[in-house]
Amino acid sequence: MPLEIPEVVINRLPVYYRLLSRIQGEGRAVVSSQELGDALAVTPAQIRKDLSYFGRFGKQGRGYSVQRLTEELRQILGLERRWRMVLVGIGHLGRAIASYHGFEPEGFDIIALYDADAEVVGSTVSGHVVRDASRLEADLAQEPVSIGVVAVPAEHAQEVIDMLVGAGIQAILCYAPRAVQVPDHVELRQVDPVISLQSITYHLTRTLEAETP
Amino acid sequence: MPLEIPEVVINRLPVYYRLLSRIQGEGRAVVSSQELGDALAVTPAQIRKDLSYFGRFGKQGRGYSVQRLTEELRQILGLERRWRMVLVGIGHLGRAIASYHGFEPEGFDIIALYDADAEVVGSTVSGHVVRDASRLEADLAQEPVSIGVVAVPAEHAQEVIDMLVGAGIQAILCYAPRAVQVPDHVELRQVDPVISLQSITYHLTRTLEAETP
DNA sequence: CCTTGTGAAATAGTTCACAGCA
DNA sequence: TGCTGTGAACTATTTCACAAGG
Repeated sequence: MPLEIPEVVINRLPVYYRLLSRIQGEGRAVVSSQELGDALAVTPAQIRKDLSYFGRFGKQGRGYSVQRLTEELRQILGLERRWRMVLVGIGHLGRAIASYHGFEPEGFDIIALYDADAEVVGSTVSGHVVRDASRLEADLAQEPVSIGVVAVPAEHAQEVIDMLVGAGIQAILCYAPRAVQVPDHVELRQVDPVISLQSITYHLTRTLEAETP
Repeated sequence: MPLEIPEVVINRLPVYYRLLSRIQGEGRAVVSSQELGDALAVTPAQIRKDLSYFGRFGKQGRGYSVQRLTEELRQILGLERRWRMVLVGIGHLGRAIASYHGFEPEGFDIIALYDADAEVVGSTVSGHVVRDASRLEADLAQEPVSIGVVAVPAEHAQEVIDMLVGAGIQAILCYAPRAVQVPDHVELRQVDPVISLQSITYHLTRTLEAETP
């Protein structure tokens, strides 16, 4: 396995994994890169090349064992264990995240909720008593957590992230709609539907223009 | 302006726009590509090159007028008008989306909610009476809407998308955690925090291994 | 015959480095 | 002097195309 695997490849692996999980649920035993590519609108060559960074999982003339490939991807992505997360910011968005049922079946557990607002601290949300954000550093020293989920307003996102980083967090999933900075050793992903919409409208604007000359 | 602007460039423009809006709110008049790059962790050359696809907005020796560049990006991205969206799927996730306050200030209006569940249809959510999903095609024929937001369970996402596409929708923002297919002329963006987490864990797994040899 | 795995070729995207202008 | 805009150089990523295996 080469040491430097392109980031763009790594970002596609979860997509493959998702699809394979579904195919496995449908009871299929074998799948070809062609079929995977058709379902994902990517070329079969890309899928084969991506997988080849990690090993030789297919059988010539047959394709890939769905079970085998799903397991390999679980292994590669580190999904054989559960991951603990803390959620900071228990407003509208934070509550929605806390009650989202998509994390747990995939191995991601929100183990504690934090907020800075005294009105919210102490209340119970999705079965957790909301803790004071000032306790973050002490709590994480006590029992480390890998991933911080940030759902505070944009204007507080950077300070909360600095706090999480100071407390030793290794990765951050940030829902706040703004650019934030983290040190190199911290993984950052942003979830921002408005950014997605704004690249959509770029295209829609031009489609509209083309139709109305 | 060249005809073929790389998709990757277009996807960065909303990020620049976000940052510039903030800088403008702070009252700054001028900003350099160096400063923008520092705030976004990209090279100044990349920002200059990206912008150069669309025009020459800067002043040598000075930088960019924040006001001018913000306006140019609004124009380029099609953000000078408001965009109408319909939301399909009024479960937990759909309700959170319906009540999310981040769309409206950026010019995105959810104008109608749809669900297939008779229990939900007719109820009022975030000020809208939920309509029956079977009315989608007729409603969109009556008053066209550009963007469909899909928040139904994974197993229904493809059929809902097919329905929206059949009704003439031009773009889809899909929150359902699965791969879906749309025709070439429809813009698709997926919002999927679990996919983001699964590329995070790839890296965390390796960081952990490196620390524990 | 079918489909993988993979070097090599082709494309795409990023960064450099500097002329040119305020 | 300081910073943009941009060809050219470089680097990354994708696709091709085919040998090899079942």
